[in-house]
Amino acid sequence: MRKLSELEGAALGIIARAQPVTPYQVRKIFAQSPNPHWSASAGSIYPLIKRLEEAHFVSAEEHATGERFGQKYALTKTGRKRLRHWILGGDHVKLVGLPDLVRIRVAMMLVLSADEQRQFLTAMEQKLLEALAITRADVTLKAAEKDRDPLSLLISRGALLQTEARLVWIREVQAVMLGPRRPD
Amino acid sequence: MRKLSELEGAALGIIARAQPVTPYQVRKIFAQSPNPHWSASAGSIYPLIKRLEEAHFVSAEEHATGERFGQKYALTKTGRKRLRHWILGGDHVKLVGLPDLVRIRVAMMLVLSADEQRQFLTAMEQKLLEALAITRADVTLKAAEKDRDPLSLLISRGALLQTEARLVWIREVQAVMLGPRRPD
DNA sequence: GGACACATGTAATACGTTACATGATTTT
DNA sequence: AAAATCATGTAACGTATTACATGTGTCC
Repeated sequence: MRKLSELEGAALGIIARAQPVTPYQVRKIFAQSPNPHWSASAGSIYPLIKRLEEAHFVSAEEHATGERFGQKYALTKTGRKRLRHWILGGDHVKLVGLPDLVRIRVAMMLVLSADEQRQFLTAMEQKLLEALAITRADVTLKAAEKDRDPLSLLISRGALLQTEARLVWIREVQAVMLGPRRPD
Repeated sequence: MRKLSELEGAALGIIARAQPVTPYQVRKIFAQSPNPHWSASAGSIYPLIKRLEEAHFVSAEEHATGERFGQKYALTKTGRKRLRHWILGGDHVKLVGLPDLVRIRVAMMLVLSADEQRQFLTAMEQKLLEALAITRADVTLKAAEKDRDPLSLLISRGALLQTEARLVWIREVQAVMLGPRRPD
């Protein structure tokens, strides 16, 4: 296998933490993550895990629940090695540059009418507020069990700090673009 | 054309601002953007613009410089409409959730040895500092011409706020994961 | 006039998405 | 028993990436 894609690396990391897992569980973990940016559909996960298995990064183990049979996958040693290499060996310049779908739309906001601009910015502020609430809840949840899992708390904290920054920013945009003073 | 991809929308936005432009110029603008997250290679841009043209979102105009002939593209009315719709009509939940390639790697940091963890976090902090410097320079640059183009300044400000937040966070991670006090 | 960047593509490849299909388990 | 959800896939499709190919303008 040439090079792990972002989704493959993420999946491998999930398997590493939750092993042994079924593909379906991996899918669930993707879906349940706060702010999911992958669809993590069946069409992506099952072939992906099959690829990982063919590359001997994960190994399957039969598991049966009643009549159903399925595979539970666990990380192999080479898989672990490969995961370490994936984390450390990425192009660091690409890692720090992140695509903000909101920002890119704000950047081309001038094609919108004044009303549309206001509408868009308000909607974005609203969604960021919702995301903020979700992330805050997640942080307090993770904080409760931080002794067992300090890293999960940190990850949630990261999402929180970013969402806060984006909210501050979108309001800055509102202030400048919609006029500094706007009495309703 | 079914639905604009993220790259297509971005390209259309660039064309909207800089029209009339050649595909090569679009490519340059992508590449020169601070923190580029798309390769914006020839293999993506040329077919992309051809698609946009076939969908009548952009129209070509012959332009000649010496012996060379090429196309300069400009937004059509339907293209402008489509761009507006693309900005406003995206799935707002997906827009606010952004994939942070650093955070996802930090999340699976436990497969690393203590030394590797330190190495990785230090490298990330370093790269974020570099990104911060670049973004700061960009902000001051855009601030100088903010009267002509207030939006560009805001976009740079957005990148700055995010980078700052990520830097604060990575240091939080360092403090927790590498021990609260670490005398060298 | 040779080297190098400019400018425009094409080909092979791979990956993720949506949509579809199917059987098992649980719920009502 | 019907309906809904769980769980595991497959097929078609589109799009971005890397690598390659080719000719033009400019620099020394």
